[in-house]
Amino acid sequence: MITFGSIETSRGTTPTRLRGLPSWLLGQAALRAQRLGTDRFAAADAHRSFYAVLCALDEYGPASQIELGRRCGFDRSDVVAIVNDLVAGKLVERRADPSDRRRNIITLTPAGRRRLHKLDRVADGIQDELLAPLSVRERKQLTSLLTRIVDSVE
Amino acid sequence: MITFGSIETSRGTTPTRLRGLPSWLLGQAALRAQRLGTDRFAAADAHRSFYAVLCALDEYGPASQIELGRRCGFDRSDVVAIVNDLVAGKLVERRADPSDRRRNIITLTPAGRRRLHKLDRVADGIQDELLAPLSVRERKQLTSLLTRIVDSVE
DNA sequence: CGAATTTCAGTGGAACTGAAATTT
DNA sequence: CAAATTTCAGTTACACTGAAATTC
Repeated sequence: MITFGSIETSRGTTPTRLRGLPSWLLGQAALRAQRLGTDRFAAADAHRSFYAVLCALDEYGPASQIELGRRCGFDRSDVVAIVNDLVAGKLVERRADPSDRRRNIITLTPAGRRRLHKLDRVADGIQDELLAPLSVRERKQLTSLLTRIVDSVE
Repeated sequence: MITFGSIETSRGTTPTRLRGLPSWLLGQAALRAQRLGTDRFAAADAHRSFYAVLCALDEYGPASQIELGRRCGFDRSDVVAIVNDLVAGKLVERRADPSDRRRNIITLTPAGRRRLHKLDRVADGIQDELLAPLSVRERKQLTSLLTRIVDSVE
């Protein structure tokens, strides 16, 4: 329990009402995860969004941009920029779908697949640091609880 | 309707590698919490940041802006704008600290305290909807796990 | 025709930076 | 003098919107 009222430290004492709010805790934890991810992927000359799109292509094969957006949770218009970057790095190819020329077909290149395998390790490192205070069992619990929240929306 | 490749469902199937990443799950769950919070507080003519600052003032009494920022996790420069809004709504008062005129002292008004009590209920409603898929016991587990992650950073 | 896809230009909220002004 | 606080102006990453162009 917490003793307040007696000694007022001028340090950052977060209000207990905020600290008890899962919505607030989620925001704080996600902020930490985001900063970690941004830094680690940048150090690997990549980006969090690159990893998401490369994963989608690797797991489900060539896809249109709008499909990539649905799978990764990105807006259609942000996918344009992400794919532009991936094409510039020769990690994917963008070509018109011959059977429906409204669409582009985005394909993982061999270099893209190799890059993805390196980024898998970067992603693992991020989880390790993020979840350092938790046991393996607790990490699984957290993953399960978060999955249920995320799935409840769709 | 598309018949693409072989077994391809055109549905938004999130890559399993992403779905297994706590960092990704945290981002998705926090996004949902943020949208819920923004909407609910807006419907109460308020803002998430208002609630945080009012909580800090209620729990720890009058404080300088930089203290409010430390306690709520806001940048010093964002606190300026938040306090501007709260002053305009007569929920707090801003006056110079007579003992150190570099500082402002921000004080909760009676109207601010009444408003805070209404916002407490808004915050509770947000948690109820966010955590709807979880049992009471699971909500406590989640809160505990997130707290340990958040505390591990400071 | 309406609907789907890509693309661009731009908006809005949030975290953050740099620097000036004031005061200790 | 250096350091702390407030304030403003601006930046960046990110989710998102609106509309044009193309194609089905």
